[in-house]
Amino acid sequence: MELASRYQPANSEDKWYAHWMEQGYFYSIPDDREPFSIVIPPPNVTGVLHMGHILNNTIQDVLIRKARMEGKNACWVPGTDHASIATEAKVVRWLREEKGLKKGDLTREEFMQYAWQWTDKYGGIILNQLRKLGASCDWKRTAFTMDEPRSEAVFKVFIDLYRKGKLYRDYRMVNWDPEAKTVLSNEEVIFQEENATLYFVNYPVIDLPGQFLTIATQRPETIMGDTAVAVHPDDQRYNHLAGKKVMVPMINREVSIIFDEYVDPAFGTGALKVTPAHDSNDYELGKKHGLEIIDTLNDDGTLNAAAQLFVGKDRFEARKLVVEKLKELNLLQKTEEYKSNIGRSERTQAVVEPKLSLQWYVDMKKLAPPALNAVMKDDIVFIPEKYKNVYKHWMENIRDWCISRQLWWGHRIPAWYLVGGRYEVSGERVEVSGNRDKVSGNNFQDKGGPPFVAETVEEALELAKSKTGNQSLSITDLKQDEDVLDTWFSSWLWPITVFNGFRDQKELNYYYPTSVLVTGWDIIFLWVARMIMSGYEWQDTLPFKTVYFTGMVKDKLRRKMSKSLGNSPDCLKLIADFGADAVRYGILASSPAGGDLLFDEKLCENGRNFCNKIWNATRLVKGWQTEASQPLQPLQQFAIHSFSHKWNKCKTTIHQDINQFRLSDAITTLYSFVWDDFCSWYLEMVKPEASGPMAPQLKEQSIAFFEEMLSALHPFMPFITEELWHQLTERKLNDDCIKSPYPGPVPYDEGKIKATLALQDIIRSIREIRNKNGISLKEALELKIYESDESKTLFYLQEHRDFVVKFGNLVSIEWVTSEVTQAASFISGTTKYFLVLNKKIDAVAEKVRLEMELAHAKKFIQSIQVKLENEKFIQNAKPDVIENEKKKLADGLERLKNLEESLIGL
RNA sequence: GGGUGUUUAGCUCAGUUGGUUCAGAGCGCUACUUUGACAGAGUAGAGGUCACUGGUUCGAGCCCAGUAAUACCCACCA
Repeated sequence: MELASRYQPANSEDKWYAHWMEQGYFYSIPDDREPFSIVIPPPNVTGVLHMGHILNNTIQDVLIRKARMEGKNACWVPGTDHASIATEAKVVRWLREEKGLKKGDLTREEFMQYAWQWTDKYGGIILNQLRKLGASCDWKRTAFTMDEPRSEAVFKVFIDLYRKGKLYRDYRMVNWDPEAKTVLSNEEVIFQEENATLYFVNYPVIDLPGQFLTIATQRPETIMGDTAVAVHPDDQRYNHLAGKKVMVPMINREVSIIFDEYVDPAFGTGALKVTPAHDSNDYELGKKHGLEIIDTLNDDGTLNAAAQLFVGKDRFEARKLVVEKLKELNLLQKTEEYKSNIGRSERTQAVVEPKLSLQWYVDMKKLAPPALNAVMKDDIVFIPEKYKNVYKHWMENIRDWCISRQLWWGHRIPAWYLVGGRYEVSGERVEVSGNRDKVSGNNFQDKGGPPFVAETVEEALELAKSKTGNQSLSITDLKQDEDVLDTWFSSWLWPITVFNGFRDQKELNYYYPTSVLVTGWDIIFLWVARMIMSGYEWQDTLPFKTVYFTGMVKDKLRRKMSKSLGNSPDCLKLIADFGADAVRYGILASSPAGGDLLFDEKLCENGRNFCNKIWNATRLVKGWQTEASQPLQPLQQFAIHSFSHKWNKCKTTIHQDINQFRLSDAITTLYSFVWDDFCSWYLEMVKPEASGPMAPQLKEQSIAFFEEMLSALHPFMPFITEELWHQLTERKLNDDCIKSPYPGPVPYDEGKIKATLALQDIIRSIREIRNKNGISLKEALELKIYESDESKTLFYLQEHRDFVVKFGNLVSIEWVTSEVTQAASFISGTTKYFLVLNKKIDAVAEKVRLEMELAHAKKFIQSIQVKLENEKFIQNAKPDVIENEKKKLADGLERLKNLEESLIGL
């Protein structure tokens, strides 16, 4: 059947993906082969495909397909992440917009039902999109961080850590997201410089009428929570105020002036208002000086009754009102614009509020040492290496991980507390009111009592009975922790839980540690570091041998891809327009590990053009007629011979590249090899004139080359290679490119490759002369080779005169022993050639050209002579380097002589 | 404040252990080609003081020090 002249990806993609699935090529179970396993960085269950996914999943697919073709037991586990905050936010919005429901009106159980409903309906879209990209995941293993086996592991791990004393509960200053109404870990807060205003506010000094202490603050709305004003002890300006008090504006609370070295006299006025409830530094100051803590904010960022003023107003609204009020009272001295680092929630973008709260923490210092060690001594290899430093710094300064979140969507913390009343626990009397974050004065009223950590409420009850000694307790006396766990508290177990670790070891023993992790460097702390720690904590070994950090995909103006900028391409449209292979090519061709990569659709276009090129090469080869009587011509023989050396070299190169994770090098090498060496040289050499018949063995050999190239390309461009694999020749069932053996490194003769390149250089020169003189390829020319030295006759060139005649389109080649006049000349290697044209040569232009070349040659020779005359060079350089310099000199002199003769001849 | 990168052609980037004619690739650009697999193509060409300064070395795009630009990460400064 005649093939269209353009490749249509749409005709191949779904067809072959379905075929591969049907054949079960993606599925993996433990056997006696060497395993090669990868776990996917689980995308958010709510996610849709973006360029970052395309990048890291293409890389994973390349690695997994290559391993599969190499006969390893390749297993790529897909799955999704429940993304606690992000998903809950989406569900809340959906409930509000679609169902007219507010979260606050629902019970926890009702909310969870809706959330699961939503997840079932909209979740996992991304997994189908990955199929469009060609991702060869083992779909039977699809995992979800909140499914039953994964959840079970989360609870076991929580309990285990608690029992080992690596988990605790504490009151601390936390990062509070007032929009999601939950605490965040440090890693979930993004600090960015923003424009801010510094307000200079006068605090009247008590007993000194008319005198003020002026403080600078960025957050006037917290003034009502002030419980002191601080200055530096050495600050001369304020010495006289020792022992005095000031009045907090508007609410007229008397507070002390405290002296502390923490204050920077150079900033603002050198006086600082102290609000222990709403700033972590102030909190520390407060602890040190025994200050009262007045929390003036609600969980949603509105002011509460303790603020006295503007109760119920949002903090930013309140800021404006406070400023107005201060102006009214004439206490606002001035304002200044300045830049400040503002922390925002990674998920909701809300400005994070420091808040005092009781939360669960993992004691990271106990988990870090083996994980740090593993990376520093390269048990786990980071690519690129520079992230080792980043990792080291973070691990050495690691802070405890806040893992509780005030959300419903997630794993509910398996801890129970006694409900209201008085108890005696382990000999200590506790009072439980159930209002755990309530603070008053500088004492925390209660911590909700001690937790009973267990897998079930029944077990928790037993624990409670034994610790209180009260056998009459019942389940109704216990209340489960309201909070859920940080999403990363389930994803950090991913390499273990996807193989059902914590349940049985069978699969884990086979697939774990996984071979490689491919992920963005932005989650090195959030995810990578924690997975390494969990690996050592529960498996006593590393979770993966190599981490390949991809860069961040940016647009061609170096801007981050974001929804608000609208600069993120529609990935599915991209695939529809160019084909999955082209998109894969596009993203790979420009993405060395680690560095950011600028994405330009143009690259996909290149990929598509490449697909078309291969497609048309197939059309050519497929259409060849054979006839047993046709002999294999010498030129064709030469083509096969020289091409196979080049191809062997190429195979060796890409093998090394891929093993070193230099995927963009590998695909680029293949691209130019297939395009230039195969299509432009090999096919041009062997293709018969006027579509006449050829020797059958030539076609067979050409198809064999082609097949190997398709195999080599397959991991990068799976669809078109599979399609062409079947187009090229009739195949038996199960003879698919996806399972063909991957070409490996092969010995080759570099000398033969160089000899071919030398021939090609002659052709290039001939073509250049044709081009410059406007002589078309149709016009056949005479070539004369100037050879004064008989002994240096180019046997090689004689042997391959067919090649030169064909590509140079010559009528004859002749060896001469003297200059040829009235001909264009060129030098290739050290030999001079004359091309006889039926046309006058522009002698002036030719002279200029020769003189330039001559000058260049002289300079070149001189630099080598200097080198060779340098005794130290002769003493120190390696013999082969010296030898080579000598050859360069000889070649240079030869060329110089040729040039000089040409100039005389003019 | 601490740390880590980057700087090579108009653009995006390779350049691995200092030594091969090492100054490269792709895109873009220029000229020519409506050639029979492919105009989504072919052939050829032009383009760079390798950021700067100094050092090590027989020899530096590559190693060292400093400078300058730039990007990012970490950190509790109102």
